[in-house]
Amino acid sequence: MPELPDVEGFRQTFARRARGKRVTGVWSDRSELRNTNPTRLDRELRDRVFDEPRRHGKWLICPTDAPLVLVLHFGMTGELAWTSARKGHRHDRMILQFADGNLHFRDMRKLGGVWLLAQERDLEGATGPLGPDAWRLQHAEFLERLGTQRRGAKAALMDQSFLAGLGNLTVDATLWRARIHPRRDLRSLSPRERETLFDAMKTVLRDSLPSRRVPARADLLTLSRRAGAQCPRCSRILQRATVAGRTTWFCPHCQPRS
DNA sequence: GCTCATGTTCCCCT
DNA sequence: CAGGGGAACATGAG
Repeated sequence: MPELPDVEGFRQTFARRARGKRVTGVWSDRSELRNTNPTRLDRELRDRVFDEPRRHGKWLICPTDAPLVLVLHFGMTGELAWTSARKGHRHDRMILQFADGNLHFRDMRKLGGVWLLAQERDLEGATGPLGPDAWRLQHAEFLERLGTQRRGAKAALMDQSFLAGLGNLTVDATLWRARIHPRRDLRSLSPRERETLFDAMKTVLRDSLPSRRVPARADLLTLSRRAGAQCPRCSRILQRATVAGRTTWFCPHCQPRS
């Protein structure tokens, strides 16, 4: 699930359920604790009050009333759930306990992670280098960053240090909307195609954000990732390929290689 | 049984 | 050095 729109949903959940509240305890197993352990996580977070959480790309950053910052990444199957029962779900990796309920960090495949930072300045050490957030990115900066790229369109858009937040589904939907082949070298894009690419990315994100998930129900292409699926625009059979290491669906007619 | 899955990282090759 | 391919991580769904 988690790409930018999903994590934005998790941010809203965290803000609604945890912001301004005091932690009464923390349960965790150690499977996804990257720089701490269950004992320390509970000791350090207990009695802290969460501040306003923020999102950068697929990262959720949760400051507290101390310099301490909780950082969450959801991998491919992570999610947040609010319950009144303290009893854990089988995929719970961490439970933040409050007086009025519990916020569960779940992650079936354990590809996500939990970091506890002593202070904000340690953030990049956890996230690694991140480009600007894809949703907040301004048009001018997008064009500026594109200008320096000399690699395939999909590889660049998937690179979190180039733009933060886009994932496999979002990138396929974006390139389909923009009618750009996933292997097109970015250097070959015309000024008009660059404009179209920016608009397509914003449209895909805007359509997905209200439903807080990818794929958005309104998004036709992301619903068609299976053999024999047709292009929603021209009805030709979509093609499957591996691009930048990921399964990629595109329309060979609408998205020509050159 | 087999293949594939929304992410990231690391190693190897060009 | 930059970029791409492939494997690995762990677990479930079809």
